[in-house]
Parts: sequence; structure tokens; C-alpha cells
Amino acid sequence: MKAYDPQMIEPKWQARWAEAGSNQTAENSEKPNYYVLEMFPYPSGDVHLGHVRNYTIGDVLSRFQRMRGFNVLHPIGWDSFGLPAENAAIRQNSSPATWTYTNIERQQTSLARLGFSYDWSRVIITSDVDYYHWGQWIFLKFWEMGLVERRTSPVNWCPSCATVLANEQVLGGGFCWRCDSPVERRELKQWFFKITEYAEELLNDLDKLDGWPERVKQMQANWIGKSQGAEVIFELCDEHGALVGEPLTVFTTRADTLFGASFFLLAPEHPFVAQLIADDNQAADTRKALEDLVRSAATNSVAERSSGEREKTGAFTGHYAKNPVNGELLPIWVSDYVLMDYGTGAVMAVPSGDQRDFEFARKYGLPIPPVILAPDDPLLKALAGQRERVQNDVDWQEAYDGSGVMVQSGEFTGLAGGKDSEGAAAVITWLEGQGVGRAAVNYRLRDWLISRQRYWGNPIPALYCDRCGIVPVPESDLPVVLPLDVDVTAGKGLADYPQFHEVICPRCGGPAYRETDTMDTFTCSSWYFLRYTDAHNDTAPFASTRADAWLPVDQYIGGIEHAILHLLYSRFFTKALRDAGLLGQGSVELSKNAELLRSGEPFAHLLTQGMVKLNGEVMSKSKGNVVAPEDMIATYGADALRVYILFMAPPDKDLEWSQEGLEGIWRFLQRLWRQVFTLSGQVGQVEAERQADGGSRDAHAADATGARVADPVKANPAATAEAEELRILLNRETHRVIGKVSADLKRFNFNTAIAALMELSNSASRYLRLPLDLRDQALSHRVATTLVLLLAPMAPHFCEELWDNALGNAARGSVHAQNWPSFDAALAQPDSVELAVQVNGKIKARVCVPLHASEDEVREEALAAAASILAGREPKKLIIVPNKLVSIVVE
RNA sequence: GGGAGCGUGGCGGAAUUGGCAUACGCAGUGGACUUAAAAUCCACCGCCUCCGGGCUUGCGGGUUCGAGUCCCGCCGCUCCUACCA
Repeated sequence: MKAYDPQMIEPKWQARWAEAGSNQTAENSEKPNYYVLEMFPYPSGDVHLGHVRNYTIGDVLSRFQRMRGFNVLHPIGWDSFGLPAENAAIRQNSSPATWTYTNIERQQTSLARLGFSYDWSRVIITSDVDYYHWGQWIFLKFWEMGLVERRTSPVNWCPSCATVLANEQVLGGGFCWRCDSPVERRELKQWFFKITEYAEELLNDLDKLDGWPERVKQMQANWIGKSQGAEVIFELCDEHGALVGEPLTVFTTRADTLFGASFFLLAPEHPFVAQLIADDNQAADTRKALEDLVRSAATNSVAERSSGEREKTGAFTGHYAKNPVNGELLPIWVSDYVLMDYGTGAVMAVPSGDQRDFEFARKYGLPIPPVILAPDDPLLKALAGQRERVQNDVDWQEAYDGSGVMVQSGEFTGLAGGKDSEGAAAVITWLEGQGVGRAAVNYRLRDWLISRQRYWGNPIPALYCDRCGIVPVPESDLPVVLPLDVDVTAGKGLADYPQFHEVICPRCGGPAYRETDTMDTFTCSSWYFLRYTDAHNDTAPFASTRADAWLPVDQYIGGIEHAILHLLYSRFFTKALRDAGLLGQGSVELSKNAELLRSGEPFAHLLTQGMVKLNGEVMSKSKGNVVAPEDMIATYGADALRVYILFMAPPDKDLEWSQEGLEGIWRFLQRLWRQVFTLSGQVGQVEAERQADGGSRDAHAADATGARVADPVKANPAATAEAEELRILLNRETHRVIGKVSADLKRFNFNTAIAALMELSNSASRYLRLPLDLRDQALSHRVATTLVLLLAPMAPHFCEELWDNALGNAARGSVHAQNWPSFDAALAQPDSVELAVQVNGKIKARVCVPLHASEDEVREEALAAAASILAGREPKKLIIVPNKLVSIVVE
């Protein structure tokens, strides 16, 4: 037996696995398919512990499912377009491509060194033309389907990244997801994917995702932000009530408060505001006030503008909106607390029912008529049943937005008011009858802005022709190849390369300008899981039959930071590709989750793994608190690192890094190593031979476990009986642990699975204290085999070496190709169990009874055991929980 | 403001449906082995105790024969989201 040396065995097995191609996935296996996927990495430097955790979880699952008889697809790739490559290239005076591909090579080496069982023949690199070609193809397909639009709209602009961003990429109330800079609003013409057309389906289908964490589904639902309410039309009037232009529409969730509107608000970006400023007859002071508001809204960062603490400012336009329910003329103001991209950019202000309107009204001296009163509001006594408005103000400290009774609300007075109330429904019905409004649904979700003013991305396959307008690049002209000689260090982009953008219009043959914007990197990651099923297809993004055979992904694993971004976009892509007829059409009945596939859902189960932290803080280069996986592997080996990271916390929780903990696992593996050799008979054999030689001076030396070998006394009957007892216990424990580890791995309870293996190892240690001639060699070997098989998914090299070397199974092939041990509950059951005996809820005694003892038997035993406590009192009640406890109630 | 989650020893964490709280590991203490150290092995390791026992899962109530687990109300922490009309 050699000492456990991971530096020797890990590279050895990695080389053999690679040589044998043992992780390549068969395409037409008789085994059922199982697709395990971890979110692919961005090649932004070295592999860190977060990656190790993510990919270890996926690898354990892959190996476990292979042993359980599945044909597993477990691929890897790189999400390699994006801004960090450009920034790094500028810093290092290199090119984005060089930086990217150098990092990919480094990361690939690191991942291989961790022993991950990827099908390396299916690697996808999104910046490879073989891949992004089909991203362009999908773009054209979406265009054909009417899902692509180029339009002018207020958008998020990151001044530091010098590009626009999608709404989902603006975090924390107005900061860039990449560089954390405050984001600005700009009015620009940009490319969009019309994800809002799928808003309702994206929301409803969340209910089908039973395998997703509730938290993630909730976050997506909140992001989609469905609101039921009404659209209400207000006539635009001058101060005398004469109509002066197009009517204005508002969206409200509180139609029941319509009688409480006392003014009307427009967002600074509302088209009517621009019209007012442009009006030649506009009073100079009004124009200036409006211009100031528009300018400040445009220049303030999104974060500044959306701060709730900021004092609300506004300007009166000189115009009025006529309230359709009572004909009242409401002064129209402009204020930047109204957002152009939610609802219609116009709002009816009900200061008694909305805190923002309340504050605005107080500041500008506008009336605050109460219309919804809480049942305990003192005003209710005075106003109950009051239909006409008599009270035009309140002495409240804040608005009341709860439910209550409608007052001063004409014919609706007395109805219940509130969100989704009877009163709101009645008002909506009335508005519909009058043709001045209708029930409406509004979503918070915006269309996905996908164009980026950056070089290192997938070129948008479109061009501009003076004669033909915007023209899609014909499919036959794909791919639009990204030139690699663009010098980003000189601050250049595609617009500086005429050979890229000066093209001939495919429609008219005239000169045209090719689009120089590239696509958001999230478009690349929104379908890569489909490409893995058919990674080398050069006539289509993927063959439908292949995708249908594998999708949806059975288990997806990644960080919670993608709860909205990547996971929402991927769901949208998958649904759109289904509608394009590319997915879930033909052989769906063959796939495992046919219903999900038909719904266009890409991921059946989702595990969001927690972060790896040090002293409660996220590890980062800037904080200088990074623990490098390479260093840990160099000292303890990949297997110890893998087992440690699985052991220290459940996978979805944050993990606090502990060097001592890792050393504990290192010790466990070394102990287990020696133990397996001893159990397998190899070490014991040596020891026995030595003793047979007449007993050397080493007869008392420690055997491989370090335990002293007992004197080779003649077995006496008592010792034999004890050994038999231990044999039965160890056999039972072995079967119990098979059941426990199997169940735990299915539920991703890796930490308790490892704990159970430690328990079995501890039991085996105790057994090994028996003299060699009293041990059952067959049982010992079986225990060793069980330990090695059960640990194999988590410590693959360690177990492969033991399987091959200690257990002598080289002829049976790799440990990873073996069948998972089957669990027989009967073999794990003890003969007798100890029951706790409770008297009035407190444990007072314990009794030992045979397993499955009859109720009468148990009752009798329990009463006897508790006799001194009961002291003659008659049990009022007696509850037996089989094989657990007996609860006796007296008095 | 809205939403979600969490709170168990010195620490990381266990405890399928309510059923013997603290598994497993780390740290610690004592012992064996050693000239010594390391490594290894063995044992102990929630709190209080008048040594009978009593108490203990953030705090206070409730349901139940029985609550870490379910319900109500607090306190504390974390994450997400946010002038969303």
C-alpha cells in the first residue's frame, strides 16, 4: 500500500479518462437521457472557488446519474463575447480575441485538473464564428416572426461602458451591472427583441416550473410585474373646458379613486410636453419651467431620479384634463416622478390615496379630496353616503392607500373601495359603457434592448440602404464575420472600419451601410443549451430531433444573480424558437418532460448555488481575499477540494471558507485510503503472514489504520459472540448508508451524504479493532467496495485508484462505469428498537422491543418501564408511534 | 414602501410527513505511542446543578399527548426589488 498521493493519481486518471473518451455522450443510447448543465463560465481570468462549487455539484450529479443507468449529457463551453475582454485588451495592449482565447485555455486546463466529466467533444465558445453564425440566423428568424424592432425610445446609457443597456442590466435602482457606474437616460434609436409579447406566457408558465426555487419564480414574477386595472381617457382642455387637442390616456390600478383625482401628471419625456415647449404661443415662463424639468430629467442619472427621498418638483402646463366621471377640470402638471416607460407616461393624481401625489399636492397647494375612507376613519361618520363633494381637503399626515368605503363618489358612493375591489370594477364597467375607458393589464417588463455600441460581440445582421431602408442580411450571406484586426486599444470600433460597414445592398445593389452595433452577450447565452445537443451542426443552429431528445435540461445549476437576466431571456428564446417550429414539434412524446418542452421551457429543475465567502465577505481580487483553487489542489488535491466544498454547507446556501475544514477532509480521505486497503484484505494479509512467520518484533505494530493489532489469542466463545454481534451491526450499517447516500444525492444533500460515509467509515474502524481472525473478510471487502462506490461521484480519482488498486477491480473497468449499489431496506433494519417513553410529554424511560412488536406488547413494556413514575395513576391516554416512542398521559 | 428567506453549541452545520434536538466535521481538553515533535490512535466535549435532577433551537403567546418544525405577535439579520400610478 502506498500513501495517498493525489498529485500522482489525479493526473494519471485524468489522462486515462481523456484517452478512453469515457465522458462522451452517446447519441442513440438505449439508456434514458439525462441532461445536466451548469451555467457556462465567462473567461474573465482564472477559475475561482465559485466555479469549483458550481461545477463540482454538476459533476457529482452527472457521475451519480451515469452510475444509476442514465445516458448523461454534461457539456461545457465559454460565454466569451462581452465588454470585459475589450477593457482588458485596452489595459494590456492586446486584442479581445487574444485575451479571451488565452483565458479559455487556462480555464479549460483548470477544469480538467478538477476532474470534471465533461463531454469535451461538444465545447461551445460563443465568440467562435461556428456558433455566432447561428445566433445571427436566429436573429433573422425572430425578425421574420415580427419579434425584432428598431425604434427610438428612452434607453439606459452607461457612460463608462459607452453603450446602452437592457432594463435587466440596470441594478440597484440605476447602476450598470458590469461597472457599477450610474446609468443615464437617453433618447436613442435601438434594436429590441419584443419579449413583452411573451409577458403573459412567461408569467403563467412559472407555475409549471415545479423544479425551480420559489424565490427565483417570485423574482421573475415581480420583474414581469403584471398589474390589472383600467385605461381611462381624459379630454385635453384649456382653462375654460374647451377641447384643445388629442385626449390623454392614463393607466390606473385604482379606478375606484377616480373621483379623488385633483390634478393630472405627465412624464417629462411625454410627447405632449415637447409639443408644449415647441408651441410658438407658449408663455415664456411656462416654457422655461418645462424646459428645466425636461433637462434635469435627462441629465440626472437614473439612480438620482428614482430616489424616493428626492423632493418632487413639477411645473404647471397651463392645460387641463377633464375627469370623465365628473367633468372636473384637472390642472396638468409635469413632474419627473412620473416615468415615461411605465403605463402611458401620464397619471391621474389622487393625493388622498397615493403618498407621492399627497406630497406633491401639499407642496404645490393642490386640493386633497378624500374618496376612500378606512372603516375606523373619524371622517367616515361625517361623509358616509355623501355623493357630492363637500370635503375638498384632509388633515391627514399621509395618504390612505388601503381598502375602505367609497365616499364623495357620485353613484358609486358606499361601495367597497380598494385594489381589485367591487367599487373599482363598477367604475370600470361604467367607463366602458361611456366609451371613456376599459379594463386593461399593464406589465412592468420592457422589450429587451439588444444592440450594443461595442466591438466584441455578435454583429447584428442588418444594413441600411438609402433606397430600401433597413434590410436584413440574407441568410445565404451569413455569417457576418467579426473582423479580428480591429484595434480597440486605439479606441476604435466597427464604425471605424469601412471594409466592414461599406457594403452593397442585397435588394437594390446600391451602396449600403452595415449595422456596426453588436448584440447583447445575453443573446449568446440564451440558446447555448440547445447547441450542446448538436454542437457541430453546420447547416442549422441545431437539429430539432436532437434538441427534442434532450430538452428540457433536467438539472440546471448556477448562481442566483441570473434569476432574472439569463433565466428570463433563455425562457423567452426557447418559447420563440418553439413558435418558430424548431422545438417541441415532432417527436415530443419521446422526451421526458414533454409538457415543459411544448411550453417552451428550457430548464426543468434549477439549483441556485450559494456563494463561497471568506469571513462573511465575497472573495474578490480588489479585496485581496481570494483563495485560489490551484493552491488548494497543489496541497490537498482536487478530490479533497471537491469533497470539502460539498461537505461544508448545503449547495444552495452561502459557504464560509475554512482552511481547517479542508484539512479535516484531507485527513478523512487519508484515513479512508488506509482503511480501504486494510478492509480489502491487502494489509491484513501482510500482517497475517508476518504473524504466521512466528511473530516478529513488530507483532504489536500498528496496522494500516494505526490501530494496534490485538494479540493473536485463541478465539474464546465470548469474543466470538461479540465479533458476530459487530458483524451484524456493520452489515446493517452498510445497507443503511447505501440508502442514506442514495436519497441524499437525489436531493442534493451532499453534506449529509458525506457525513453518512464518515459514519460508515467510523463503524468500520471499530470493526477493524477486532483481531484479524475474528473478522469476516467477505464483509470487510463488501464494506470497502460500498465506501468506494458511494464516494466515487464526489472523489472520482481517489475512488478510481482504490477501485483499481486496493480492491483489485481493474478487470471490471472504471468505478464510474459500475452500477450504483442497490438499496434493500430490509437489510438495513435492526432486530429491535429502543423506544422513548414519555409521561405527560416528558421522556421518563426507555424500553427495548423487537422491531414491529405488537401494540399490546409495546404498551405492556412501556407501562412497566414507567410504573414508578405513574405510581398507580391510571393512564388517561396512550399513544404509540411505531418504532419511535410511547406517549402516556395521566390526570 | 413591496417581496422572499433565515435565526439551533465556541464555529460550519444535522434533524423526509410534528415523534428521543445538537448527527457529521472543525476548534478545544485529557490520554496512548515517541528521546522529542509531527502524524496516528483512544476518550471527553450544550448550559445549570443543592448531584435527585432541572433547563435549552432569537423573544412572548397559542394549537397538540408531543413543537426546532404548525399558527399569531414581537425582535434581529440577509437577499431581491422599488417614485410601477
